[in-house]
Amino acid sequence: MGMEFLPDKPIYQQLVEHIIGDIIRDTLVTGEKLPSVRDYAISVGVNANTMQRVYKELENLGITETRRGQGSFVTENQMRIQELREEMKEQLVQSFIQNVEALGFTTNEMVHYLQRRGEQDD
Amino acid sequence: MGMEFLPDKPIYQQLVEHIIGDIIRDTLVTGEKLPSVRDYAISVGVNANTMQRVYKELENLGITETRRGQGSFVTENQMRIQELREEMKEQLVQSFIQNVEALGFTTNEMVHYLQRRGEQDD
DNA sequence: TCTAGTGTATTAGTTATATAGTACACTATG
DNA sequence: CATAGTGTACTATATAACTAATACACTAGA
Repeated sequence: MGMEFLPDKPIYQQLVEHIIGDIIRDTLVTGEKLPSVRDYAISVGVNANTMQRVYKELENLGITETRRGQGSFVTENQMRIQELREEMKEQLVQSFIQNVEALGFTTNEMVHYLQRRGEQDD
Repeated sequence: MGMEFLPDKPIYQQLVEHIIGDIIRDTLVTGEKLPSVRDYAISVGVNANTMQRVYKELENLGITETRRGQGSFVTENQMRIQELREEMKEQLVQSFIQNVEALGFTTNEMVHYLQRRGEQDD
């Protein structure tokens, strides 16, 4: 019960990303029912409205479908999931490159650094 | 006159990063005097207080030195600049990896993607 | 038809960011 | 010593982002 959040990003956004991560990792699968807004809110330790916003975002992204009175479910549309996966990847890389350039680094330098880090972890 | 800012990050922070970038790129060199708070604020199109905050951050980071009544100058301490460069790099990579993992990607996948992007740009 | 479980809407409060205006303090220079 | 140029401090305001609390609406099933 409870989850750690970084102070530099909205909680709801971190939750959205975490759930998308679960879908990408297949921890949450197609058609699966998500916990109710209130249950999930409690288990994570946030306000129910915050969680509601998370579910709304997920629905706007087209990766969940909500049936009033029933709950939210991961979409059956596998294509949309793959699409979103690529969108998120592109967006992540783009904002990374933006930061890299603002700070005067080159993408090449960062790639090398990332590779060295990767070797250590695996 | 005027500068573009992204909506997802505080203006003062973007300015700090931009100036650090100028130092890393050697667009701003050791010992060089920065414009006055007021002048710089006008040229960029922000309020003077916002720019003051930027200068304060830079001084806290130890890469500028402020002499009251004279102005702010890039530190003569080359070592500190190199140090900061590595700090920023590490921090950038760390937060990137955090996002990558939250979204269910692997560092390896992202490195490959970054490399393909790099080839296109150069 | 009642009730428990679900999503939804509305309103309010807190905090961070940015802006604005004004006054003060230090330094160099004529 | 007067003045212009510089950084600094303080108070106030506006706005947006985020979180919180509460009330409402729909669905399924006993």
